[in-house]
Amino acid sequence: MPNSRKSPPPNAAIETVDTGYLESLMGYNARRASLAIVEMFMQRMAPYDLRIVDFSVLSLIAHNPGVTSRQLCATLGVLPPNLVAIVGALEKRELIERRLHPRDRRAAGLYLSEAGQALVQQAEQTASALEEDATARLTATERKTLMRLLQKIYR
Amino acid sequence: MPNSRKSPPPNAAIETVDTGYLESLMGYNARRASLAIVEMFMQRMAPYDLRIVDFSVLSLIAHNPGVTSRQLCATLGVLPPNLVAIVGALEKRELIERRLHPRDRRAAGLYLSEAGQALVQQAEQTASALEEDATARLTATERKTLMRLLQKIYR
DNA sequence: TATTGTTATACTCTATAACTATA
DNA sequence: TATAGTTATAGAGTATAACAATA
Repeated sequence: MPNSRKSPPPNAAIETVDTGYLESLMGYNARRASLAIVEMFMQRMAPYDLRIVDFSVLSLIAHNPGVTSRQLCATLGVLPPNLVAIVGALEKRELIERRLHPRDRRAAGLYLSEAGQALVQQAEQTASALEEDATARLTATERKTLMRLLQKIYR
Repeated sequence: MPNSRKSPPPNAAIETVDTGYLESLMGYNARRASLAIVEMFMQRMAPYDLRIVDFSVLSLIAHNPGVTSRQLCATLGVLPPNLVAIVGALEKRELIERRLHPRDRRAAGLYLSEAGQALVQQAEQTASALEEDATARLTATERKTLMRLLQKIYR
């Protein structure tokens, strides 16, 4: 703690801000790393006019055709009232469509349109390419280790 | 991809949502881990009536007495208009005080009051205790490794 | 009685433009 | 001319309450 150790006189100016303590906290580092990747992600998805939540919804529908809104909410941690506009906008763009649910007439099964499938294929390819760029300073082994340790945190 | 491999018939129901693809993305894992820790952090700081940004500001002032608002903005990635209310509220709670800056009469040096110092000491102790709980499933070595790899991502 | 999807709404967070006092 | 701090304001993200249709 360079700045506090010296016990500076009153009204002294700080030249460079000491962030040592915050950097010792896992939460600070996880948040900074997450924000860095999220920022890259948003930039690369902008050409497709997709936010992260839009990408997540489309990708989940691609891998789970017939999934319901409620299931998407539970999976992504989005509250039902907030998913309405998200799904609605994707439907208006004709990237997804609602079909009758086989067992529950309250719910709708969500499916990708052909345009939606084409877009998801491109977007997932972009996301996978981003993986390598975001972890460019990591070796392949380090990348695997980081994934494993992150999952140990939240699972 | 269990659900899509089987090429389900139209209008089939999804029992469990396959999140395998999203979980293969570093951004998804970093965000999930970050949110998990942030959630714990918010809960433990609630008794002190501190949000994460409040804790960060107080801790930075503690370790950098005389730091300016502008320096806090640059360090934390908060835009100047948004820091005004944050600093203003901490000042109103008499946790911090502004003093004349020695070299720039536009700026103010920020300092902790005695109450602020007492609160930061408690809050940092809580934060450090949280570190161990948040990474309870990691060994000491894994924790160090995770910190190092996260910093490699954003630095 | 509980759940799915929805509307309306409020609150927080983040972002931009423009101003003042000083450098 | 540029910078520190500020005000006002707009937009995005996130939250709760309440409702209709169906389970």
